[in-house]
This record gives sequence, structure tokens and C-alpha cells, in this order.
Amino acid sequence: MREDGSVTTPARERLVDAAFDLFDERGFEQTTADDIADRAGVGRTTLFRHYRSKEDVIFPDHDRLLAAVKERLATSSADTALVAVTDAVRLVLLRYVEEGDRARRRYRITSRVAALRDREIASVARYQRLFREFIAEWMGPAPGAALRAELMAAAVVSAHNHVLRRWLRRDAEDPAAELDAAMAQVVSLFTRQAEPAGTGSTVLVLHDARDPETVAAVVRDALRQA
Amino acid sequence: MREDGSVTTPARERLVDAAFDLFDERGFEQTTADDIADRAGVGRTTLFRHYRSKEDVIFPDHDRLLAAVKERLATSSADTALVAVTDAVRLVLLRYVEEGDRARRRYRITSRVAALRDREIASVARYQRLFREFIAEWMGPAPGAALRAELMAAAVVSAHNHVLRRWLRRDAEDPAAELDAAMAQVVSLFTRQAEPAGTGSTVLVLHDARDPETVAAVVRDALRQA
DNA sequence: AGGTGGGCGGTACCTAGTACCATCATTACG
DNA sequence: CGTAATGATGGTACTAGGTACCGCCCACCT
Repeated sequence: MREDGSVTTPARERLVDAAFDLFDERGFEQTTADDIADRAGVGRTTLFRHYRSKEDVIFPDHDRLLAAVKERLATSSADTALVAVTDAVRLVLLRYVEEGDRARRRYRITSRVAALRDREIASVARYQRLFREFIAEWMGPAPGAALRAELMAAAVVSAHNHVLRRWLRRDAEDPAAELDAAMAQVVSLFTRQAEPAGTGSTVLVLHDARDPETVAAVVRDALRQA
Repeated sequence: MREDGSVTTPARERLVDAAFDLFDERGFEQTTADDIADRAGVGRTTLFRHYRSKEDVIFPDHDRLLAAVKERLATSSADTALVAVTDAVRLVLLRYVEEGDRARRRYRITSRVAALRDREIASVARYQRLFREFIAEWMGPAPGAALRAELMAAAVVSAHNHVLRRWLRRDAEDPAAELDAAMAQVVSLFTRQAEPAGTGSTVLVLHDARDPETVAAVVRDALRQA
């Protein structure tokens, strides 16, 4: 807060705005780090103090998001593993949706620049790795589980990206609902359905070798607790 | 062929050898483009004439491989689509396997260097895109086909990567056979065939508002049918 | 007032990658 | 056989991302 009562927008934010504007106006390669710093009214040093690279300026804070995903996955038991996965992936989607227009501007820019596309893809791979490790641990050391976990993690991330891109292109009215539907499809791929999906009621049984009566009892008890 | 009968290895090859050796000895970041050119006995200009970047020197020629994959996919009718996909992905795997030790050295190096990992991931994404487009066209414009195609392409590529990594780590005796098995699993995922009986025991209940007793009965009956 | 720590700016430096030009060997051609 | 064209090479100079370091200033604390 300054004497006149105005608040100086922090340098971090000014840099982001400057970068988005310049990348839109001149393109990514045609914009130098000096250009961004100048427009933000800071020195070049300050830019690289806040962001690891020129690209990083317009990207979300993936480290924080990754940590949030990891945390959500960590707080789950075996029975709620799929719920945790769905929640975690929704976390990521909603983070983008909250950004609103900024996410769409980034999408426009990254669509045009190969270097930025590659970078985004690399970020996605990190989320996929988290999911793969979580799912693999959940599935245990059974033969073929490693491949299964890898396939499922890839499917989860692909479902997310599919819905996200639809929202970015303004093709998705209700991205959260679409994600739920996409995730249901993913889960159904990897499970045997006990009943075709009805009106929002779906029960799934995965790889259960126990007596049907026992399983039914587990389900009943789990539902009563919920 | 020179006067004495010896053959001068082309500069391209010498550069690759020099790069692999230096990346092994000092690491990727600690090796400059000059180092590589010097050891290869050529000028720095020549390096960048043959390879777009320092990283490119140790990577396979993805452009050619992508073209080969594209071509294989193109020569297929609707009823041989899955065969084409399997063939195409095997094409990629075998290309790596033919490289033998060089592929394993690259794996060791890329595993340690984030920039190289990201680059490899970006390459994989290009293959995935090819498969996605092909599968999407094959599936047609049915509702949900776009997501389905995306999921399947991701699964195909993941299956490949899974087997490839196993081979790189010397965990796979017969990578081609493992790829076939993995691809069979992928296909079975998307064709609703019953899975080989698993031994795990996990029950999941999602979003079910019905009476617990009813749900339990549904589960029990479904399991008895299976 | 004086000290102190954190944010900031400037300078110098390293290196990837590009542009341009001079050189040289090979080959084609008169 | 001499010469011109072609293509690969190597050197030099330049741009720009990213790092290291240092001095400055401002806010806050004692």
C-alpha cells in the first residue's frame, strides 16, 4: 500500500500480463525476455528470479497443482481409490476452468508454438506419472498390473485432456459434468459393470475373487457407512 | 574410399558417437556443442547443419519413423484397422530394438536429464497423435467416438512404451511377443471381452443412491453371472 | 539513528542456435 | 586438360535465453 492508497500489482502478475499480451501481439519467438521485462516495468533479472524460463511465465504453477494432486491421492484407502483419482483429475480441470480467459489465451498461443506445445505435453506426462504410480500401488503386484496401471493412467489423463480441450474450444457447456462422464467411461473400460449405468447410479466390481455373498456384504456395509 | 583403402565414416555418424560418449562421460549439460564437434573432428557449424539441436544428435530420426508409421496406417481398410495399428506400433518398437545398445545408452542418458526426458515425451505424443487421428477416422463420427479414439490411442502408445521400457531395462526377453500380448490387452479393453481372471479383491461403489440392500443384491447377482 | 534482510536492477558471462561468407574437393563440361 | 559449377565444410559474427554476482534501496526492527 502506497501513500495515495493505491496498491502496486506485484511484479509476478505484471510479468504474466505483459507476456500474454506480447505473445499475442508479436508471437512467442518474436518476443524477447527483455521485451517482457520492459513492458512489465521490471528488470530482466527479476523475470528470471520469478520464473525459470520465458515459457514458464504464461504457464500455470504445475508444481503446486502436482502437489495438490499428490495430496488428494494420498488421502485415500483402497476402497476409495477410484474416487480419489476422479477427484484429483477434477482438481486439475477446475484449476484451468477457474483461470477462464487466461487459459484460453494460453491455449491459443501454445497451439501455434511447437516449443510451448512440447512443454505442455511434458507437464501432462508428470501428472500421468503420478496417476500411474498411484494406480499401480493400488492394483498391487499382480502379473500384468503394471501394464494395466499404465493403460489406466494414460486413459485418465487422456479423458481429462479431451474434456479440457473441449472446454478451451468452448465446445463444453459443463466441463465438470463432461469429465465425470468421461471418467465413468474410463472406469468402465477397466471394470466389469454389475449393471448398465442407470440414472446416476453405478456399481462397479473390479477383480474380485471372493464369494459373491461376501462382496455383496462389503458393498452393503460400505453404503451404510456413507 | 580414400587412397589407402580406408573409408571415412561420415560426419553424421562420428557426431553421434562423440555425443553419446561425451554425454556418458560428463553428462548432457556439461557437454557443449563445441565439445561434440571437436571430438568428432568437425566444425561446430557442421553439427548444426546435420542436427537441429544438441539433443537431436542422440535421438532417432523420428521424422522418418513417423512417416513409416503413417504409411503403414494409410494402407489399411476398415476391417484391418486394428492389424494396421498393431503393425505400426511394432514397427516403432523394432526400430528401437534394432538399435540395440545404442537405444539403451540413450535410455540411460535421458533418464538422468529432464530436458531429454521432456523431448522424448514430446516425440511420443506425435506418434500418439497419428494413432488418434487414424483411430478416430476409423471409428467414424459416432457420439463419444472422439473420446474413445483418444483413449485407445493413449492405450496403444502406453502399451508400446511399457514394453519398450521393459526391453530397455533388459526385463523383456522377447519384446515383440510382449508387445503382441500388450496390444491384445489393449484391444480387449475396447472390445468388451472378458479379462483373464484377476486375483485382486476390490469393490467400488460410485454415486449410488439406492438402498444398500438393493445394491448388494445387484452386485451378488452380477458376480454370479460372471 | 543505525542495522538488517529481502526484493530489485545492472553487468558480465556462458552457450545454443542462426546467418553469412570464404574455402576446398569433387565432378561436370567445354 | 583447364575451368566452372556444386556441395560440403569451417570460421566469424550475432542474437538471445539463462546464470552468477554485486551493489542498491526500501521497509522494518531494535
